[in-house]
Amino acid sequence: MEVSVNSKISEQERLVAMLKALSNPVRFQIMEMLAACQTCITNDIVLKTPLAQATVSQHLKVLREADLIKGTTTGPATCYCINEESIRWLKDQINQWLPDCCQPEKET
Amino acid sequence: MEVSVNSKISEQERLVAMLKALSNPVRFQIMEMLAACQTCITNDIVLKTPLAQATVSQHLKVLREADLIKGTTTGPATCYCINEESIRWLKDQINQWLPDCCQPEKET
DNA sequence: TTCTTATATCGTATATTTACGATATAAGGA
DNA sequence: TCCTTATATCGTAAATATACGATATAAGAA
Repeated sequence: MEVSVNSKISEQERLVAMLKALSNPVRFQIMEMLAACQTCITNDIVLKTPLAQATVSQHLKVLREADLIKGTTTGPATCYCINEESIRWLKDQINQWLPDCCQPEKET
Repeated sequence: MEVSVNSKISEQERLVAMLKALSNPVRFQIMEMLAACQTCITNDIVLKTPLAQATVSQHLKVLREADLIKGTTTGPATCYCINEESIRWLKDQINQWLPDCCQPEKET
C-alpha cells in the first residue's frame, strides 16, 4: 500500500534521482548488461567496458545509491543485479507522468 | 514504420539525452508547469521560479534540444508547450526497457 | 525612431561529474 | 603469515552543468 510517511525525499525527488543515475550512457549500458546476465560481478562489467575498474565501481555506486541495482558480497567479489522492484516503480511513475497529455496508445 | 536511417544518434542515445534533460529538478518541474498550463510563455515560468530569467531560458534550451518541448515565437514572446509526440516515444521506450525483468503488473 | 516588453545569448564563477592511478580492504588459498 | 583476487575508496585533473548579471535581439506601441 506504499506507506512512505517519513521518507526524507519526495517521490518526485526519488524519480529525478533515478533518472539522473540513468542519464549517463555508461550507467545505462551497465543496466542492460545486468539485465542480460541476470547477475554478475563487478569484474565482468569492467571487462566489457573500456573504463578503469575504479570508474566502473564508481558508476555502480551511483546506480546502487539510486536504488536501481542491488549488490551482495560473495567472498571477495560483489554480485550485482537489477533491483526489479525499483525498476517497476520507475516505469509506473513514468507511465503516470503528465497524464493530461502524452498518453501512449491505450484503448479504453 | 519509423525509418530513421541517417539519424546521427541512436535511439538509445536519444533516450539517454532525454533522461539527462529530465534529470534536473528545475527542468522536471518546468515540464509539469507546461503540462498544467498547456502552453505558456517563458516569463510565466520565470515568475513561478526563484531563478533568474537567464537561467530559466537556459533550462528551456536544454529541454528544447532534447526535443521534450516546442517553442513558437508570438510577437516578442516565445510560447512553449510539451512535445507530446516525444513524450509518448519516451514512455514507450521506458515501457519496453529491460523486458526480461521488471515488467509492470500486466495480466496476459 | 525611441521606448517597452519578452527572450536569448555571452561571459564567467562555482559546483558537480567523470575518469584515472594509487591505495585500502576483505576473503580465501598456499 | 603471505599472496592472489575482487572491490571500494581516496586524491585529483579535466570536463560539464548550473546560475547569474550584462548585453544582444526582435516585435510592437507611441
